[in-house]
Amino acid sequence: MPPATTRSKTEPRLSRPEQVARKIKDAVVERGLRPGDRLPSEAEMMAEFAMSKGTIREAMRILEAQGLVKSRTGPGGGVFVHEVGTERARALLSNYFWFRDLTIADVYQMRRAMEPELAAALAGHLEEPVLAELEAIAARYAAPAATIEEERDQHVASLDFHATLARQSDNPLLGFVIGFTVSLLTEITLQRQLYEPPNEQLRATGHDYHCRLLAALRAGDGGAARAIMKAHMENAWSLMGNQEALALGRFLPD
Amino acid sequence: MPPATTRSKTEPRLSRPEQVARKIKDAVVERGLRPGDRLPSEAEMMAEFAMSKGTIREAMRILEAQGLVKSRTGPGGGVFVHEVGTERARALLSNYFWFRDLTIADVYQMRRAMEPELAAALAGHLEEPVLAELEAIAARYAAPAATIEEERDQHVASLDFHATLARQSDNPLLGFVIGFTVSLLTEITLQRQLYEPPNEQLRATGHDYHCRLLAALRAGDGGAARAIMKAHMENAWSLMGNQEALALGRFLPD
DNA sequence: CCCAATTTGTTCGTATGTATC
DNA sequence: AGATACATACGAACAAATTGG
Repeated sequence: MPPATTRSKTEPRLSRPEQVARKIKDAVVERGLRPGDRLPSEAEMMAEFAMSKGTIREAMRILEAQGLVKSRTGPGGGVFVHEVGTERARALLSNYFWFRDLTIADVYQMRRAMEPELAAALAGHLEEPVLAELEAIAARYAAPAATIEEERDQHVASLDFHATLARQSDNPLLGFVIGFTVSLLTEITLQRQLYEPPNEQLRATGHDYHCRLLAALRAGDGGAARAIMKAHMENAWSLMGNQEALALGRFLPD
Repeated sequence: MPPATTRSKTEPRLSRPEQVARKIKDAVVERGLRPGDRLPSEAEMMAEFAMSKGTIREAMRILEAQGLVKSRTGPGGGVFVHEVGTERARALLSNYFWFRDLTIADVYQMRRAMEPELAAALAGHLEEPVLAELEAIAARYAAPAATIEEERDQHVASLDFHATLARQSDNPLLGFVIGFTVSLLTEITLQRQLYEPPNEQLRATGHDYHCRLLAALRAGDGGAARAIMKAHMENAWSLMGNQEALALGRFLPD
């Protein structure tokens, strides 16, 4: 590790809590600590780093905000190494895209590339309970919606179909990225109310693709699953593109 | 916002700094604050939330750790809304994969799907300076390496070629994910020393693919760029898979 | 059920550092 | 150089949560 004096001028020197957080993190890595392992108590860290309680606590907050540790009160309590959860990782990453307004096209460019790969990999590898769960989800948008609220729920359910598929991936990277992409799309859809006006064609073709995909997954036909998912993505992309254009039109009437 | 009493038992109630951080974040969203906008001073927040300085400071650390704010001392100082940087987002997300040991196969399953898509999208859209930069990078592994150190540097450079391509994407999502995937691969390669033993075939074919890709990108031939990148990924995958097997063999000799 | 011990959580007062005018 | 306004840090005390007797 380079000495602290070699810092460049562009990175402002770290505050003391940041220094402590960094050192704790390095120590965890170096000593190979695993989730559940206990870190030194506040009192011990105050002595170890010769810093006040407040400073140590701020350092722990930094690590906790990143999902790396979790603290408990009481005897046997303390600060413990923690595995970053999927939900937390999603939330942290979605902050990155907050000021980088993504378009539907951006999201679908990703989906078009990734989801067919996932479908192919999953074919023949899903247990019956999962297949049943997917069928239950698909059943929720088997028929046209009667109200706007139902329309929105159907839209979310059809995205949940893909999120459920993503959770089945034994590739953590692929699973996370697809799950994140789907959650991004869900946020965008709900925030801009892209389920309005109702798009019967989007629902009908989506449901049909999902059913055919399930059949291919159950049959273990990876090639077919990939092809169906690919066609599904292309189709959804063009239909969702229309929805986005309509939504934009709501604010740019002419 | 639901009242605090409606929290479930599974999510332990939030600590006060977490509550404050949450409320500040909500306020930023609701009031449409942009990067550079100033948040209330510590003193004002102490009054606003009726909490002590330490608690407010811990809340600011939480937001700062997520890259959402940045604080400056002195007159005119304070806490300011901040755009989450690419570097920080990468670091936060890589924590997620820390205890989920990824394999080379996992990473390449992603790359096989995404990089051809990026190549196709970039064809004909790169400025001359960028193309020149890419050529300069490729020149660094045009010839076999003489030492192990040079071997490692060439390996990193050939990955930097892809990172540089990713930065050119006008799709922030695709660009980030590919950049992140490449940085993951760089970490794995360096940590497990997968550049050892030297693999001349990997270097030679990689350089050849990069050169042919550059030609297609310059010519604006998206289809060719996609095909070349796809073949490149398949080829690199099988060769890197061998490297991984060899590395595993170092620890499992028989 | 209460009590005591242990550990994090929170407060207040004060002092120091830093950047602007 | 000095005054001002802000974050940064320290120390002592007290509060709350959890565990075990």
